[in-house]
Amino acid sequence: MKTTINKRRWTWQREVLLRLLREARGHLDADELYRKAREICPRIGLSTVYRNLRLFRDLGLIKELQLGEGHSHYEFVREGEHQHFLCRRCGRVIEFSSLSLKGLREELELEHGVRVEVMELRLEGLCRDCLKERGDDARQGSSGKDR
Amino acid sequence: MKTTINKRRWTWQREVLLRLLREARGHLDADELYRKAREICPRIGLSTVYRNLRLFRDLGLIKELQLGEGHSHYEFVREGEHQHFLCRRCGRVIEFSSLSLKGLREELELEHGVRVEVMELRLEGLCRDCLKERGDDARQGSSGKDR
DNA sequence: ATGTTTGCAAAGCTTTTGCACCGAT
DNA sequence: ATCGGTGCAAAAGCTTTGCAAACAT
Repeated sequence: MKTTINKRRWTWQREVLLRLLREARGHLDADELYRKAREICPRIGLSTVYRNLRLFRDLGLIKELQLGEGHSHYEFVREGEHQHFLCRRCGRVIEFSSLSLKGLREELELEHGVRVEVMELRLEGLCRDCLKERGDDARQGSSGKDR
Repeated sequence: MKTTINKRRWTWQREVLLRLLREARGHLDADELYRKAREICPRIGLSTVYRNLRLFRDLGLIKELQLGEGHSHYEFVREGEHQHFLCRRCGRVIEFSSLSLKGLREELELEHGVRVEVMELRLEGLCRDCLKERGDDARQGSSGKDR
């Protein structure tokens, strides 16, 4: 099924990286993964992390997310597909899944004749807590967190 | 309404950049915008482009897109909100809008108590033409365009 | 034995920042 | 005359690449 799984060696660096990704409760960025991996094999290189993140992504084992911090985050792909909501104020990421999204996919495939393989919904706004905390003076403008 | 619009000077660099963004048929990246801008004012600096892209984004005049090329694309915000489908094979970007998405927004706000301010749906897959061209041997794997 | 994968260091890219000068108000 | 904006160059991230050594097969 996978076109390029042949001639691939299963090193224990890959073992470690994939395990860390699988065991992470949410998503990791390359550097977080690198630091975690170094606790297990201190001599691992950052390039190995990046090379394997790319490999895992191409194999469909992980998903690459743009959470708007200027670098990628990665997440192990599990059965239940879910999406991400990023709070602009506190930076919290809320994961959620939606049924409407599945319908949307079919709608698109029918209407535009395409095949959808990756579907990522990126949402930004204010989470429940920040909404409450801000109260009625809630304005967005450019005054929020700097980024 | 906008919190930081005061003390803001309207330079003709901003005039040019915003006009180019408005007149672009689709989305531009920083470098494309920079090159276009230099045709008009050759002494403009790349940092001016970036600074103003950020400004325009914070003002809500443009939207920043992650199309998965390792850098951002920017798009003038018009009334009809639309989303992007990226073909993995030919790199074409198809814009579409969907009604289901509006419903999804309300669903989320009710269900999770958040306020959604930005909503970006990133889709990848195969476009109609590439589907046809590939025919039945269509397999994804990691053999596609290199990136 | 073979050829893929690794670690290291260096390079590559996109984006940001410091600073003196410029220019809009 | 202010003081925000610009251009330049340099820096800062994140990510990729070249290469010789290491290792899985």
